[in-house]
Amino acid sequence: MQHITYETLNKSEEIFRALADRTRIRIIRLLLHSSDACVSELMDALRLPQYSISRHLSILRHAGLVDERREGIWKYYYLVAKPPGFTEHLMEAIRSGINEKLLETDLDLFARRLGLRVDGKCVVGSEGL
Amino acid sequence: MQHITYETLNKSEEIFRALADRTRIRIIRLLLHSSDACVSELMDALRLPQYSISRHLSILRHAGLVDERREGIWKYYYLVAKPPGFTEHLMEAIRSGINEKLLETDLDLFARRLGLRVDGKCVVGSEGL
DNA sequence: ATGTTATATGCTGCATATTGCATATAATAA
DNA sequence: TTATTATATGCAATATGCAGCATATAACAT
Repeated sequence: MQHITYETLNKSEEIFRALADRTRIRIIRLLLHSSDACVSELMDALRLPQYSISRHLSILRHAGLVDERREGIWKYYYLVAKPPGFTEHLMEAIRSGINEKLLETDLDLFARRLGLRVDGKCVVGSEGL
Repeated sequence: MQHITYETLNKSEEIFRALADRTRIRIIRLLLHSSDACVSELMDALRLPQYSISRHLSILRHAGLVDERREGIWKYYYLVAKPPGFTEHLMEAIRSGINEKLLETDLDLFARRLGLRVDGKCVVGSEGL
């Protein structure tokens, strides 16, 4: 993905390509469990470097699956709310996806990391949980 | 895809990768409209060379999305029936996918090509409709 | 056996995707 | 201003995916 210099990559095709990566699926699964998450929180939950999280979020954003909101120094990413249809079915698929222990660990770490919020806001950078 | 020398490509990941290609989505959309199709029929509907159709079918088969049945010289490919869940949601997504004129043309040619069957069986090779 | 038809696959080259490192940007605070 | 923290991105190296051509396999017919 990254930069879509592809010919005429239509929307659904771009979305399928955005989903064809384990890290991005892991990110989406986390976002399905929280109203939002900032980059540091995803770093801790997935144990991946900052540039990796940022890059994958950028791809998901270009595909229209997530959006962002800046709050001071932090950026919160969240799943774009869609009317029932194409994207909703995909999210349903991911929700009912085959369970992996990797993803279970992700959710555990994510929950712990979200526990560090104060008043629902992210207040610390990556802790390397 | 092709040869899965990937690390540990789990099932859902392999499926998402299988869907990250326009030709394979086109094939699935056709199969959603017919109980089966042989390679020649897909060649005519999608106007693609035989090796391309065979390759993509092979990838879909490894992902567990389609299966095949040989009848004499022909091989019939069909969507694997799944219990409601992951794959079913994906098929729903593809069904409700954004319409493209390309896909409309596919369906027209596919219908014409299926019209050449005799007793529900494929009896001619690629006609280049 | 040979020939014909339908389908599969090995190989190469090209296009694209992902990673890792380093650096850049943006917002805040002193 | 500078410093600090959070996030983004340019670049090069590597990995992966796909198209095209040629060839192989499989089933059937003669």
